[in-house]
Amino acid sequence: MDDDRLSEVFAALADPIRRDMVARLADGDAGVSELAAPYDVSLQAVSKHLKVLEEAGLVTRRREAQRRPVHLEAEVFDLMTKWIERYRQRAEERFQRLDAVLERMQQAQRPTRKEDAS
Amino acid sequence: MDDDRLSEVFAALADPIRRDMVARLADGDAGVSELAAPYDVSLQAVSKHLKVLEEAGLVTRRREAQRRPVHLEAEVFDLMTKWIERYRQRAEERFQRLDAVLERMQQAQRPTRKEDAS
DNA sequence: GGAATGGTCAACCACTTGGTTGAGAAAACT
DNA sequence: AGTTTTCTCAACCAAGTGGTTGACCATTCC
Repeated sequence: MDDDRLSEVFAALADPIRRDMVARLADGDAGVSELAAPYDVSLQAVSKHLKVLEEAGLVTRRREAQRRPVHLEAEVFDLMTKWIERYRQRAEERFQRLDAVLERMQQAQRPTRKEDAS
Repeated sequence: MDDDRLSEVFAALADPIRRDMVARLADGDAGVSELAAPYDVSLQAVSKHLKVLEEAGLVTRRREAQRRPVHLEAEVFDLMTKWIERYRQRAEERFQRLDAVLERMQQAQRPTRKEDAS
């Protein structure tokens, strides 16, 4: 499947700085030094982070005079959401089946008890 | 915020083996060697992977005779989903506002377009 | 053309990661 | 008490990650 891509995306978002950059890019495109400003690291480090995000498909970069504005690509988020939702739902279904079983067990037990202490 | 936790969770899911284990655990709890079976790595390696998942809060382990069944904790998924949805939505809203602006620009331009030729 | 602005490339370094093997702990089964 | 089953801990290793500094490229401004 798109297993590699998914690995790259998760890995990219595992870093707090990269996650924060994504968060800020959700409000609009930004240049590299603009993005770098809040963090206490070199511009080169930020450039590397952006490369990681780009290779994961989370952002794209264009040229605009000397600047290289960074743009967030929201579609990749869907890949994650799909993966997550798939397994969350399965886990929850299972949980609810278990819940139902427990409830049935309780109901089966209730008659044998005189007074339920709830 | 729960920034560290989020970093751990994303990092945990950045590995294909760990992601596959989570996928399988969505269908029900499993022991370590049972989980290890499909992969071409040592049992110890799998044990390490499970430690990573556990520290990220994605799974819990209990004792059951010699076995240590692993259980998927679905709640942590919500943390990710929330983060993702937050920024995806913001990015999409922005996209739609931009779309609206472009449309307005086009409409504003149409009447003046009599002798354009520039 | 030369300087200023904005960013990347390359080499290096400390630390982490995912894997290995070997030893050993914990519970159940004779 | 000894063996088997199931799993973890410890030490080690190669490769990867996030950071640094220094050199350099591309574009605009004077």
